This record gives sequence, C-alpha cells and structure tokens, in this order.
Amino acid sequence: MGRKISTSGIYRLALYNRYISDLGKDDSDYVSSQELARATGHTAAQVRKDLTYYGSLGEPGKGYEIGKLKTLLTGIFNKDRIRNIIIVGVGNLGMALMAYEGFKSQQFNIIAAFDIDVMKIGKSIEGVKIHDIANMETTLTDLNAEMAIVSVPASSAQEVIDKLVSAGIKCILNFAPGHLNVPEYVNIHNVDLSIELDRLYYLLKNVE
Amino acid sequence: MGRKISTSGIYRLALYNRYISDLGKDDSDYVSSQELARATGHTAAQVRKDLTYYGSLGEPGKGYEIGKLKTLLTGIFNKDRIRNIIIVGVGNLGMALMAYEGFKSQQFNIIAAFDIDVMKIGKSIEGVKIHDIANMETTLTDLNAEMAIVSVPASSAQEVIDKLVSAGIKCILNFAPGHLNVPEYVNIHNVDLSIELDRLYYLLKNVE
DNA sequence: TGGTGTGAACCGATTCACAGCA
DNA sequence: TGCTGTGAATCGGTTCACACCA
Repeated sequence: MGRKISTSGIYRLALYNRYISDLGKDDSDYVSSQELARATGHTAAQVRKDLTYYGSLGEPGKGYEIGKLKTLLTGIFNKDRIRNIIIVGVGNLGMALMAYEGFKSQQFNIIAAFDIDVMKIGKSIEGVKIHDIANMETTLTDLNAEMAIVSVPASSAQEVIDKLVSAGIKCILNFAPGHLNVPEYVNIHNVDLSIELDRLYYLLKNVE
Repeated sequence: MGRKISTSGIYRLALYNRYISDLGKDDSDYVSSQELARATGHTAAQVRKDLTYYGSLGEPGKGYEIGKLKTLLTGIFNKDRIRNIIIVGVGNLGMALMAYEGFKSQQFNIIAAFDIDVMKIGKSIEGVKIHDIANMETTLTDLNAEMAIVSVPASSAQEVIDKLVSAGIKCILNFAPGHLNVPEYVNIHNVDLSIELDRLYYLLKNVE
C-alpha cells in the first residue's frame, strides 16, 4: 500500500472484478495472477502489482482466494450498493443508454433523465421520467444522484456540463464530442465514438 | 520523423483534427501549439512534439498554417474519403449507433447491419439493411467494409468476433463487455460502459 | 517578440528476476 | 513445486529549457 495506483491500474482492477464476479466459482476457490492475466489481457506480474497496492492477500503456491478478492474489489468500487445516475439528453444514444442492461447488472441505476424537447418532457422510458432540462438544477437537489451521463449534441454540451457542475455533480461520463471545461475537482470521462473509429482507422492504414 | 508516435499521440492528433476542422477559419490562417493545447486539454510542448513526428510544418513566430495542418491530418486519418463500416447487433445500442450523426459528419458510412433476430432481418434502419448474421461471412465478401462495430450481448461476442476475423475484418470497435480474443494482427478497441462508470465511481470515492 | 523544433531530464508505469513461503 | 510479493532494471512518454528562426 502507500503509493497510489495508476489510472490504468484502476481500469484493470475493474476488469478483474468483472471476471471473478462472472466466474461462477465458489468463494473458497482460488484464482492465480496467471489466470487473471489471461482473462483480461495483461501480464501476471502486472496483476500481482495491482493487487498488492491493497495489501498482500495472495497465498504463495495457491493464488488469491476468490471470496477475499471479491470483498476487496467490491469495496474499491462500492459495488455493494446501488449507484444513482442521471442522464442528460434523451436522443437515440440517450435512450439506448437508459435501456442498457449492463448498467443494471452492475448496480448502476438511472433515476432521472433530462431533455429540452417538450415532446419528451413528462414521458417515461424504462420507468424513468424525463424532466425539463430548464429545471435541472432545482430537480437535481431533490435527487440523490452521484454521477451524470451527458448525451446531448456538442453544441449544448458545455452549457449542460456547467449546470451539472453547479448542481454539485462531480463525475460525468460525456458522449458529446469536443473538449469541455470543468473545474479541477470534477472528473469527466469522454467517450467520443468518431474519434475511436479514427484511431482504429489509423491502425488499419499505418501498421503494416 | 522516423520514430513511432504513441497510441495517445494518435488520439491527440484526432482531437487536433477535429478542432481545426470545426474552427471555420481560412486555410491561410495560422493556429499556434498554444491554441491547440488549450482547445484539446494538453500542453503546447506536447502538441509540437506530436506534430513534428510528421515533419516541421510550423513557422516560427506564426504557428501552423491551417491549410497545411488540414492536409496533414486528413492524410493521416484518410478523412478525404468515406470509410465503410458494418455493425453487428441491432439492439438498442446498435440502433442508436446506426442513427448517430457524428459518424456521418466524420466520413464514416454504415453500409450494412447484421442481427440474429428474424423480426429484424430484411428490414432497414436509416436506409441500412439488416442482414442475417448467419450469412455474415458470405455477405461480407461482397461488401467493401473496412471496420466493424460489435454491439451484441457479451454471450455471443466472441463468436461474432471470430466470424468477423475470418471474414477479413481487421479493425473492430467492440461494445460487449469482457475480454475477447483476436489474432495479433487484428485491432480491437473496447468501449465498456459499465467499466467507465466504475472508473468514475472510484475517483468519486477515492480522490479527496 | 513570439512561437517552433528538439535534445536532455524527468517521471511513472511495466517488466524482470528472484527471494520467500505454503 | 507453484505462485506470491517486490526491489531493481527497463522502457517510453511527457515536460523542460533553450537555440533558432521569421
């Protein structure tokens, strides 16, 4: 312990977590760094380094006890309780995200949606009500949301994000393209689908 | 030139490219590394290092001529022609991706979709026909697709990816959770939405 | 003066290699 | 024997600092 694990380390921990929770083995079974490495596409040494940031829970000759590993990883990612999320922008992508099964199965719960379109406001999708984005800041104070997903067009993204920040949201998953400004204490992750394709395309053309 | 630019370098180049193409300035105008840095969230030194991988096209005291920069970046990412993509898995997410405006505006063209659901096969969405996934390998040989987007459930992802690989697809953008095996010469990028939220949630709880 | 290009210094993450333990 | 934990070595990307040029 002591030092700080890297961003990519966190990413790998999340992968280990999914692997062991999907594994369907008993909590008393063991898994080796070798196996975790193969299952997530990394190296065994890397897995061990990542895990020893949180103390030495492995057993020489046997590996890591699955029960202990689950406890550790559940704790790290607070998977033992539902995490509340709101979503801003109920277009095609927003709607798909509201219906995304992967969130529910990972203890993420979308509790409200916001949009600017009067045709949508007041309606519900997947049991989640769509609110007027104009009232977002006041509505948000009543909700216990910890994170926001932004799936509005690029043109209104900065405005929406400013509102979220002033409403106290500290973590944002953003699908709008382009660079957005947030205060230093706010965490924003950008998923830019065209840029992802650009990166792939580069590899296609430039790696022999 | 000479050395190889890093993966993150490619990512930044894609960001620079979007910035200058959205800028609406004349090709004869100039942009500085400073400005590109601010607009994309990096440092000026980083921008200059990235660009000099492709020769020295900057002019001391003035910056980079936008026209030249556009030519360079268009060339790097082959933005001067339409890139053909297929999409496998027409669920909520798949449908949203088929309708995603950001692809069209970035010269990406979805030319075919595949699904296993007989209710969907034969229909069209956004003018794109949905084919039977069972015929994917033969259908693909007729199409001139360079990349594939995979938005099927995790349970069938590996199977689908194996088919894509044997049909000659070398670049895959995958939305199915979990680690997937591909031959070394195939490029696969994973976008795992739950893992993204996990990473954000970690930051929320562990960064003071 | 303002901004590029770049070697050198820095820094942090990954890998290696092996001691130690069940 | 098998696998963990970890210091040391390595590797590669980022930042620094400054010479150079318009």
